[in-house]
Amino acid sequence: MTDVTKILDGLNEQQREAVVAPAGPLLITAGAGSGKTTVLTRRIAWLIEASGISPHRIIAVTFTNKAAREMKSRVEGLLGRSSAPYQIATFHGFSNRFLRIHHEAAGLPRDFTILDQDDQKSFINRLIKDNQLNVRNKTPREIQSYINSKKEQQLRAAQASGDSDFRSQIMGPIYELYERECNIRGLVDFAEILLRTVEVMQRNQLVRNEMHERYHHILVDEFQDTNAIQIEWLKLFGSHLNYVTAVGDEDQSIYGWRGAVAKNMLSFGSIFPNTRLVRLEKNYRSTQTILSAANSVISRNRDRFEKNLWTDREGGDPISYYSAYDYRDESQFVARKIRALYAAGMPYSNMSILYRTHAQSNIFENTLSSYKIPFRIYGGVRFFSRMEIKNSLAYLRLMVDPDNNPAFQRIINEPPRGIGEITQRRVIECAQREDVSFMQAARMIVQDESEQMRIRKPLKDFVGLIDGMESDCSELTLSRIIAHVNVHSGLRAYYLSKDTEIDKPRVENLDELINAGENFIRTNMDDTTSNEVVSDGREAITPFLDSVTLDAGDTFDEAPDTLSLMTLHQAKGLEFPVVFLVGMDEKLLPHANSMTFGTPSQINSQIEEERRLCYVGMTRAQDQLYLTRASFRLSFGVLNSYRPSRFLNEIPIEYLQKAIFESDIEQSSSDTPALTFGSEEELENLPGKLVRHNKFGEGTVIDAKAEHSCTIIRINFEDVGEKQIVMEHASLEFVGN
DNA sequence: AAAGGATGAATTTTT
DNA sequence: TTCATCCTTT
Repeated sequence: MTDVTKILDGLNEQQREAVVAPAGPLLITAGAGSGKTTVLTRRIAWLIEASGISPHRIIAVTFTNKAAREMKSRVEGLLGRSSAPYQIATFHGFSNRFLRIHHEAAGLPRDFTILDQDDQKSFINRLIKDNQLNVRNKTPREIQSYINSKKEQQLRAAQASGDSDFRSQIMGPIYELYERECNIRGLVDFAEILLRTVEVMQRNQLVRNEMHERYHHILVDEFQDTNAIQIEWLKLFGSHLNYVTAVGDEDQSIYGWRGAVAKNMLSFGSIFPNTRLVRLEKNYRSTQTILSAANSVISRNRDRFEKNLWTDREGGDPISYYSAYDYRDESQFVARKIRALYAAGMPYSNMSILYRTHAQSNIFENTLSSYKIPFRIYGGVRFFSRMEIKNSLAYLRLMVDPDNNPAFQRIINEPPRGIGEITQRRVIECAQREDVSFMQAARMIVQDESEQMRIRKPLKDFVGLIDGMESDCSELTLSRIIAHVNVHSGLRAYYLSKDTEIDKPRVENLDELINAGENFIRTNMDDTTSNEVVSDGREAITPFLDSVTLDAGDTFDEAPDTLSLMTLHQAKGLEFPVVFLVGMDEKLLPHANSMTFGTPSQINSQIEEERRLCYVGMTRAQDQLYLTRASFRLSFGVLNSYRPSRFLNEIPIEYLQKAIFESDIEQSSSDTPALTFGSEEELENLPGKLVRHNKFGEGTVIDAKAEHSCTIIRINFEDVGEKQIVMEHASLEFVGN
């Protein structure tokens, strides 16, 4: 045994109490920056090293893969890499492994396919089209979220369609069909992974006993984000001994829209009797100024525990506030500040730009590149959700699971091989008639002499292609298989031949996928499972596809010194010396959707969630926090006006300082379009003029004024009435006086 | 059957 | 604005 006291080094009293608490239910409320991951990882180390718990009796569950990776590497830092067999995984990752092992008990084929969000949506779309369902005005998206939310409440289609609410009237039958089709095809969506796991644990005593014997200690990160099914999951895996540790902060609960129940923090004690409660209230991250401002904002929420988060980092720089004229102005302010900070010695990697929605990243992308600032956007269109990658993966899928219909449909004519709509219809009809998979139907049509050659020939080639790839790959490693598939599927040549700006990176991405495959093998070499995985690459395909759908995977391309851009949701758990929280406007933060749908009390709790989002953003900052907003923003190509976020008013004025540009020299060199109406003379001439706008039609100018480098013009349109427009951004045509 | 143009719709957050 | 789908032409 190593020196156990090392595990407690540098911890404060509460942290220590949490780490060494005896086995039994333990709830840790951990304010922002209070060292929650430290406590969790040290507790794992403590259980193993001091309490002598066998590592393989421990499960730690997180929500994101990022958090799981982080925790894993920190535990390894404490214990060394050798003592591997503790499980640190996401709810979904762990449950997926569980289902693969117990697929028979779960009633699933061994090679069941995980549908990610996109797959699920297009599958629903297909069902609607193929069966000509009447969906009224429901979008696939609504149907999708209906199904998922029912599953998260452990409601199967049969139970849900008994519900009398009007949503179930319309969508219940679709849920039923969806459920049936998924079962036939061995398709499992994200919600299903958890629901299926819970059902197996509830019904199968053998499996339950096995799990209870195997796993004793469960630790849960971000407990405030648990939803109903995850609580059930926790009960099933943890309540035999009640050795459950949960860490959370209800002020950082930002997944209510996904069914998270922050109140689970309150009910923990009633689920697991005799819970010990430890509060971590010392913040190690931010200055007093930042912390006080954030506390002041979050204290407006009614639905929370009062808490006393403190720091010994007294004082600190005031929070800078910049109210920009428009979105360009805002992005330029941020870019300049970043450039100035960098020039003063602050590495880019110490700074980040946080925003509410992905859509906001665009402007910053453009401005930052024109300022030559290296940056990296988290999320956005993720690598594995790119079309070409999904296509290549579909070939892989078809090799191990030829009956996979979504994969079949995805690539049947990708690249184009003369199998158009008509041929595909024949396949689908045949599959439905004979009750077989699309691939089997294709084989039948190939054999069918009464069928037209025009239809049989291309199908024959396709079937031969897949069969050929399967046998070609028997001796190859995973990455070689991917390379082989990219070439022989014709995808690579196809994108290469198109030779357009959009398709050029697709070839690179396909090649990058080979590396991703190699990477996957390497990082999973150390894992318990993987020796046989390396020798036959085909065995690695399913685990690889799983990891690809379950893990968004933005781990690669670690550039040395880059600025980070991400949404507030993605920022949770991270910290940066300098944070730019942009888009501090009503309709953005709080987001418009949070205030427009639902009953007044729903709206209130939605706004509270937005406030928590704001709180999360502010508390990411260690030393400096910048808040920016803009009066005019472009959406849909139309300029809308915005008012300052209400959350700004909730920050005591003494913590704020108005920020200004260091220099405005470059302002004039920016690429303003041809129309520039800066001079007073021109402004005076504008009123009364007739103009035509490409969206609003014709109208008369009421007045015009110059502000910053732009011109605001008020126009009375014949069709839509009065509008304010920034002349430089709109395409206005002058048609007379 | 495929490609290219026209028309219409949509933007919150994620495992 | 951009993306997807539909409809036309080849």
